[in-house]
Amino acid sequence: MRLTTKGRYAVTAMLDLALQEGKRPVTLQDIAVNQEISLSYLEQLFAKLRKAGLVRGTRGPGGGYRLAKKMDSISIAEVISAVDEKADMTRCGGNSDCLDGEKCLTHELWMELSDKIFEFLNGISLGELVRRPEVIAVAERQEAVREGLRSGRLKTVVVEADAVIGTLK
Amino acid sequence: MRLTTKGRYAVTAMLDLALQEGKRPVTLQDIAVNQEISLSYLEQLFAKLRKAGLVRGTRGPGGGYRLAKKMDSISIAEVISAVDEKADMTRCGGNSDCLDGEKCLTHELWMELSDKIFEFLNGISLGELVRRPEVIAVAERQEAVREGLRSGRLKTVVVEADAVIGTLK
DNA sequence: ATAATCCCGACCCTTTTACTTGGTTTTCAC
DNA sequence: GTGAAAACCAAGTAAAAGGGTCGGGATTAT
Repeated sequence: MRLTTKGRYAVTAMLDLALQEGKRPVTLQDIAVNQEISLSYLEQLFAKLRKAGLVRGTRGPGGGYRLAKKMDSISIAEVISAVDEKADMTRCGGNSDCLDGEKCLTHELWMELSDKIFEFLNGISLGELVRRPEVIAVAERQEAVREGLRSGRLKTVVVEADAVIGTLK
Repeated sequence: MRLTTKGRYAVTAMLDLALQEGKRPVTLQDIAVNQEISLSYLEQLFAKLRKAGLVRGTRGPGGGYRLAKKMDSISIAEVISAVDEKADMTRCGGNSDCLDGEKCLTHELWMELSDKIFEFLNGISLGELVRRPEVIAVAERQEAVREGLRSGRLKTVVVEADAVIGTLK
């Protein structure tokens, strides 16, 4: 289980999805703005999440992404390993031939730690996070921003800013 | 607490030192061969370990490195944070302004995880590792190789091989 | 004096991250 | 059936980090 910002981005985005469950599908554009992640990077992450069977996308206007499973049966560990192709970690890659086909000195230590991390992340579901007070608080702040965007004014500003940036290049 | 192979290399090397406590100082060359880590890379790691007050080096022939503290009072967490300049982790860098000066959605989750990892690694000392049966077993295998090297024959081969490699470049 | 050893700084190659660009479908709304 | 909103897709890319190499000192036991 590798721990990178990539995995964190994925978990944040998935949590965003979980928070909007029941409403209309969430667009990546929406997530990009709210969580401050680049749109195309999100697309790449979601391609992996889709292949892992964690989300379902629907195209066309009014489309977006939805969770493909119940949020209570999606663990954080699942999300992270969906996007983090856990490339060997260069030595001690899970198995046991880290030094000349033998175990290295600290092999057991890292395996133990790795297990602990997995246990922790596997024991927490998106559903559980959605019900946490501090998550709810942050979500409410963001919802306000989202409303603002939908009501038009801010979105216009963003679009205009994009246009200006375009002319500068 | 970042987890990389760098930290693992450092822990392995420190454990090697701990296993040789009481004998003469351990040379980096020795560790490089036994743990299969490049010598110059080890030098860089040990520069940091020395600055952190974890090891003491003595120069000249017969020199090498020794632990600067009792092995029971050196935790794995200490070793890792000595070599891993924990550069901000790009967002959620320990503090709390990961999104526009506010906490991001998953802030608490990562902090919690980070704490758990630290607790685990801080609760294990080099001394404790040295007394673990599986570590002792691996150490004995390596000690045999070391003896072989000191007895001359293998070392000669290594030195000759190095020379040959040198001419090839 | 010589050789073993630590010490130090600069450079370098590869991989990954995070992102950009520039498309192509699919599907809804008119 | 046209237009636009969205998912999808492939390629390239700049910057950072990981994991080294290289070449030289400075110290000190023998």
